Amino acid sequence: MKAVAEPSTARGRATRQRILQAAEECFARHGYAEASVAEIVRRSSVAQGSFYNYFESKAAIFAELIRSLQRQMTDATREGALRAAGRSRVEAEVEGTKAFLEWLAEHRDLHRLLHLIDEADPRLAVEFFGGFAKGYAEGLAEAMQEGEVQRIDPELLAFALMGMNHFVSMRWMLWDRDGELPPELMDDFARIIAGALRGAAVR
Amino acid sequence: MKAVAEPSTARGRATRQRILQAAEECFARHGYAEASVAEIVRRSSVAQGSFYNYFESKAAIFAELIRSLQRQMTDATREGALRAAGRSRVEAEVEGTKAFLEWLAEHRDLHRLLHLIDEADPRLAVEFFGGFAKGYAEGLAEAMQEGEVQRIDPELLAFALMGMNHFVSMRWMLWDRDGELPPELMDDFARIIAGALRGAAVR
Amino acid sequence: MKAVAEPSTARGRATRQRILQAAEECFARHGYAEASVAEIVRRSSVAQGSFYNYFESKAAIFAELIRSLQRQMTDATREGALRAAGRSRVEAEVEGTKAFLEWLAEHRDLHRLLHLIDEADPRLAVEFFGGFAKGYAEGLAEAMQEGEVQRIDPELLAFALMGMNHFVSMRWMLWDRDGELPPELMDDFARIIAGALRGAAVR
Amino acid sequence: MKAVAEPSTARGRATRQRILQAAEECFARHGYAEASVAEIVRRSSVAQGSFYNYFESKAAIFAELIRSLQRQMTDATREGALRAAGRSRVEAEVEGTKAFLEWLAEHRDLHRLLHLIDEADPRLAVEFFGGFAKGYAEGLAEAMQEGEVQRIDPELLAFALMGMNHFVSMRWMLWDRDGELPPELMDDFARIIAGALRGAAVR
DNA sequence: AATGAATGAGCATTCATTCAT
DNA sequence: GATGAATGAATGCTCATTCAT
Repeated sequence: MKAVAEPSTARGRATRQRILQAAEECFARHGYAEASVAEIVRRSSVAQGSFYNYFESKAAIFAELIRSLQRQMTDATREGALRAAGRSRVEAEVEGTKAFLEWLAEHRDLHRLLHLIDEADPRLAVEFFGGFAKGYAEGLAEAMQEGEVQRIDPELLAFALMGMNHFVSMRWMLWDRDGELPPELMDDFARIIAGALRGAAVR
Repeated sequence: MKAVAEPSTARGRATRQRILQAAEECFARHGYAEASVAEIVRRSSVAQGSFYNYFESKAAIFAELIRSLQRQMTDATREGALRAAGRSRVEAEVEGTKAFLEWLAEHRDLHRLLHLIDEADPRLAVEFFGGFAKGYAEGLAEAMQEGEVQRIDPELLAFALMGMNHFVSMRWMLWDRDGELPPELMDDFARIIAGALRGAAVR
Repeated sequence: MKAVAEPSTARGRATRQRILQAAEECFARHGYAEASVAEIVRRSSVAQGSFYNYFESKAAIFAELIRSLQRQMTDATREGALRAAGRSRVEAEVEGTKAFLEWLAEHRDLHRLLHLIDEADPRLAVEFFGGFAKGYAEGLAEAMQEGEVQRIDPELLAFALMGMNHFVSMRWMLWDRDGELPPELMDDFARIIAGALRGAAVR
Repeated sequence: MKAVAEPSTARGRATRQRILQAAEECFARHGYAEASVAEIVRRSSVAQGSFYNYFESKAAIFAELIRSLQRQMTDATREGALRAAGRSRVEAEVEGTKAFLEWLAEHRDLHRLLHLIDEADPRLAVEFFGGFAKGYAEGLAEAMQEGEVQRIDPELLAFALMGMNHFVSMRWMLWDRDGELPPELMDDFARIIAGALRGAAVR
């Protein structure tokens, strides 16, 4: 009943992109529930019906946006980690985080989207954060083998690190206007991350 | 923009409580947007109009729920920290976290509410997490003075720790059915927290 | 989620009636698909939302209309048959049909509704015609016992008679303006019915 | 209001047929309102726009289907009646009905279409049933002249017989899965028809 | 002959909130 | 204090049809 085929002409692809772009902006501005398909189509100068030629539903376009976000985030983080090639795993991890935060700073709309996932659909949150954590945990497990990171449950560590990132970026990059993590804080943050990776006895 | 007077009779207070209770359940079950005043009203066996005798709006009752949540969370954490009286600040911090997670496990509805704040109203998130972090950071600042915790920006550390808690509890206490953090993970988590508190050089 | 409670005040009952009345007119005028809830509420001078305080959906109000129609049709037919009390079953059957057609003539809107059932929902058609036929067939079965009606499958006979009524009333009461079956035709129709009831050998 | 030219090439004719075939299936499956041009087009592997190269509108293709249905039904009935050549008019009538029902059983999709006419457009119903009745009534009028059928209004008799067919086939051929009228019922039905044709006094 | 992108009016339904009693 | 009827703006979505190639 739905169909929604891939656009086969250049014009179609362009329209699809326009809608996608407009949706990103609308969601970022208003949140998921408050954003309306009506506004998305207005911003993309497309008829209401055209939206549904390309996307099954409001939820579907949001999910697509999120999946693309996931890809980009993963790539940015990975590339960042490569900057520390040859150095320690901890350094690589910290570089990855830095790169990730830099990427976020340059993609404020996408950053906001990140905080709407749960609102849009809790299952999407599971897919997104769960999926991201999986890749993250694998890397950490390797590092544990090599003895550079404390030997604990890798998934736990992954979620802990993700939570830190999430809250720190929320506080300094979303709540604050300029959208960047102050450089001096970045150093402090690096020490926190390093501490969490190495671990410490509780006494 | 109606009066919404404090209830003056016992009956009034009881009604108010019933509504509050029903609202907590509804929000927990359906999320903020999906929860409807109509269902809250049905669950509390009260007429549609009565709701607005006690609360200004759906947003208002949610905010009230959240403020009470904040109080309870703070108390639970503080009490937990007291269990480590006489021991180190790090130990106190870990005990506080444990107590907090135990409290969460016993109040699943409230735990869910915690994840709806952003959905309901981003400004409420600022108030809630920002407020919580403030108290948290003060305690950490003291600990830094005493040299038990690495000397970095206390608010940053507060947010990092809050984020860890948030994500770890989300993963193991919300996504998983039983709603408890497996005990063996708790020990690992304690090492992560301790590491973050003490900090480590990046190399 | 739906609720739709019985109205408890006189005002509520009145409103419900107004909507029901307006719906009958709208469906009669435009058919099921073409009739819009918007017009129904306009005609009943009620807000769009109020409709859904009383009826679950467009389909639901139509079904309710039909069920009431079924009751009224059955009653009218039965009362007609009683006019022939003391006379033969065949005469009673014919009188019932006459009464039924008279009733139809006086309730043109309901007559039109009768022809929308299938359009609205095929399952409703099964419920309606099937239900009606059941009662009909029971009466015929009795008459067969008494030897006044040919001994064949009663349900078959019921459907055949219903079909005759349906098409004859469609042709002369719906398609023609005045909405009445010309009296001279009624006599002919009576002979057809009598013939069908008594049956005849095929040669 | 487009041109809709007759297809001039073999390819064009083939496309037109494919669409017609797909439409029949769609209407049969979903009814008139629920069937969508989009699905018809999908089923016939044709572009959305091509549909309108061959048919003016959804209503137009349905009407065309119905007109062809009328032709086929008339032919089937007529051929059936010829099987009783030499026998009585009543026998011919019964044979015609049998043949008609057999034809219906073999064309279930078309049978369903028959019940959608009113849904699609009441005026089409007048054209279809009215037209069919006309031819039917002519035959009956002849039979009345010959004294084999009771002398009453031929059109009335035609509609009565059509109604019987309609409801009987609906009950046993549409509502029931297998789509055939049980043979034992056919004999009963023949007696009903014969009775209606011969007529009986009402007493 | 065929394509598929684009259109936009139209629809049923939801829901927080207000009002009159 | 409590009721429940009434409101109406807003929303996501459908679908027959047209247009430009």
